[in-house]
Amino acid sequence: MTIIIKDLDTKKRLFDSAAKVFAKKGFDKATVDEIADYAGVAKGTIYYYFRGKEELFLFLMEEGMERLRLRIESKINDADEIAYSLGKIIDIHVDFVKENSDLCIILLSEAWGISARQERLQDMLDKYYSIVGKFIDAGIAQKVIRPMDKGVIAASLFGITTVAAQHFLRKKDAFDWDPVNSQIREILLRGILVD
Amino acid sequence: MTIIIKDLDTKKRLFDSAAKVFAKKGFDKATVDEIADYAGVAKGTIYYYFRGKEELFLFLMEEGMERLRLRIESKINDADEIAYSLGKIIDIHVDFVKENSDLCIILLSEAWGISARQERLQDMLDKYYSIVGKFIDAGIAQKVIRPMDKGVIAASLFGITTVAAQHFLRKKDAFDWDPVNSQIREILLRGILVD
Amino acid sequence: MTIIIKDLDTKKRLFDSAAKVFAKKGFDKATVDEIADYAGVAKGTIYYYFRGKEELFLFLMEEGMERLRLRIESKINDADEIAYSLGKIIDIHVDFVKENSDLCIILLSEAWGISARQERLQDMLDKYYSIVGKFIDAGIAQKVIRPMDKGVIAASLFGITTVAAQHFLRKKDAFDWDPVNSQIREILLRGILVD
Amino acid sequence: MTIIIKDLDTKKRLFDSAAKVFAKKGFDKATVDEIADYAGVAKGTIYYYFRGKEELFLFLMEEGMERLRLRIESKINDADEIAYSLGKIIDIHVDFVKENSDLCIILLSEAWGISARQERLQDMLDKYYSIVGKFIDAGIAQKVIRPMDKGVIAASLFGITTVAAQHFLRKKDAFDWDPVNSQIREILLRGILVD
DNA sequence: GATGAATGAGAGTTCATTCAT
DNA sequence: CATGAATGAACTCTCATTCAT
Repeated sequence: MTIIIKDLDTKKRLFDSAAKVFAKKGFDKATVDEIADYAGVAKGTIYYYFRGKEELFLFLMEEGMERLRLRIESKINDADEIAYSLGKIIDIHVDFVKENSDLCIILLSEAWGISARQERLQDMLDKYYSIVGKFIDAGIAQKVIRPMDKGVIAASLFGITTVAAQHFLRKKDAFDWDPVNSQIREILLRGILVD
Repeated sequence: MTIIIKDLDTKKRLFDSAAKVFAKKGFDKATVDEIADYAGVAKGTIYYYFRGKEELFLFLMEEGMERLRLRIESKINDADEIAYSLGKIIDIHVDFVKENSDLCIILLSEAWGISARQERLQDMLDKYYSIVGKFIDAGIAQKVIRPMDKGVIAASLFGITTVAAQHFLRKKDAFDWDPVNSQIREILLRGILVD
Repeated sequence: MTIIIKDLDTKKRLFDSAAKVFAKKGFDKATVDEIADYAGVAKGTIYYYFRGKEELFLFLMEEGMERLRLRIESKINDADEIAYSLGKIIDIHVDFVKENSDLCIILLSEAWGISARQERLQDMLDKYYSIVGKFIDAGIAQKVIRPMDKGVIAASLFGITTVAAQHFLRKKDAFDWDPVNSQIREILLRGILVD
Repeated sequence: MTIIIKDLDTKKRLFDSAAKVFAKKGFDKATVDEIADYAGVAKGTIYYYFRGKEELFLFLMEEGMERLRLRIESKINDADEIAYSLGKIIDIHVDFVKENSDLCIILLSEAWGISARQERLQDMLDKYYSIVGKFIDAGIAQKVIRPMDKGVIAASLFGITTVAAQHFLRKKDAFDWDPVNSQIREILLRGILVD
């Protein structure tokens, strides 16, 4: 029992530590040493749980994306109106960026480009797009959303929330998220919904 | 004379080579060796023209941002209507992403995070925001744009264009940019303009 | 009782596993993990039975050398003619290489060089030389073997059998050992016996 | 000019240093650090000249084998009698082991086993066998050598010279090589030539 | 008897940078 | 102007060993 707890403990500590360090430094500048230090374990321990730096990173990303997906799917009721659901998705998204800023910074900084790893990150983005895409399709079918390219809409949703949220995250001072949240929602909804 | 021409020549070659390699690999994974190879010069030559890898990179970024700024300022007439100008800015922006995808990929991948260099990139983003911000302020004053936080709008503009443009850039096949362009414009303008 | 049987069992499994892995990878490239995996025990178990990798290895080598020594001494009758005994030694030797190729590969690959462990392996070679040397001395005394340096003869015997046997072992296809065996014997005996 | 000399100088120093260290420690135990130290260059320099430790090692081996091949082919006159040529080959071989003991120790210690690199070393052994094999074929055709398997003879030649020479090399004290040389030759020639 | 999570010293390798030419 | 041999600090990863259970 204790073993399992310790095990989970170590992996959890590694997860948090990696998120922090990767977010602060980016994948390449982050060192395994620093991640280990921050987690309070020996360097070798990381290699006991993960095959290497790359795998630790990917694990982190997939885990994060999964959380976002789970949250969206659990909070959205298929019976709700599309317009309402879309507004809720935006809220969830902004909240997620707010709560998991480390993860989101990493995603933003590493998801572009075209190398091998990035393809796997692109896959995650695609998965995300497909989650959101479902609602967009429904919205268009119900003539709630104007007939536009699904990709443009999904990318806009992702781009506007993360970049804008990021923009405010940079300022150290606490500030009121509510107006940001509602403004982002307003821009997007007005932009895509039929009058 | 010849010397000057050769000089320009070499520096130009280095600029293009660096843009390609940085875009393909990202700052950290790109090596000075590869940039030199690609430019057809010896590694030492880079250090003749730039103080180091970092400076070459920053030179590239600033040059790129300057180009965007220049283009916006030269094509926008202060006498024009705000709504018209904003639409034009979006067009210019999308065109710029399309034409300078290398540069934009770098910007997207290196502009996030908080390390030393990134602060300098953030400064660039801020500079960009301020260019756009001028029009937004004017728009709000003229009650053409709804009263919103300037930052949210600027970030939305940047986020939506780059992420969406990027999204389509990933697909190898040529495709028609016009609808993408107009849809992005539509989303944004509807989102921020008063009815 | 059960405990003792399990004990023997585990040690025996470790012995076989170590022989396989050391032969396949050499001492340095072989990992304790792999040996444990192959034996179907946990890594820690090896340290329960042996002080470490080095000791496991030496145990293996000494065990192997002892087997060869035992076999030679048990099959050779001091009353026999020297020439006959030498021929028999060669046969035994070739058979041993054939039957214990794993062990011999290790011996061949680790016995050279001058590091600490290798000195212990050299001791084994010396012990082997002394076993064979007894017969060589006797042969020279009886004027059956031409008066030559004992070391040259013993090294020749060892070199010719192991290298030649090894040479044929490399070929995957089964082939007839008898002629190889007799040819090796012929070369050596003609080479060292008086006419 | 100076550059070329320095270049050759560095590579030559690396060659000698690598031979010494590999011979003393074996491939795995030898460290790149030690090789660099011994050569009086920085560790990175090795990677300027060779792709890695492995390549440095293979370069060493191939260079060594080539030297032996060259020496045999340059000193052997096809017009000479086979028996005489074979004797000479043995002499050359023993001399070579004597003069290049470092190289030979490495060859003996790394040529056995079955891993990837070893296959490349086996290729070298095969090349060597083919050089010697030419003379053995001729000898058998001329009925100077008794009709035996060519492989057995070549392996015997290689095994007996290297192992025996090695055996004496281990003793630090200088000693007279001539009798060793002639005894090895005698064993082999008597063993394979017709009466 | 046996386990396996955790360790940490030490290895091979990369690469931005320097400098004599 | 331009070179490229040489550097060395810093990095990722390996693995024999320990020890609490």
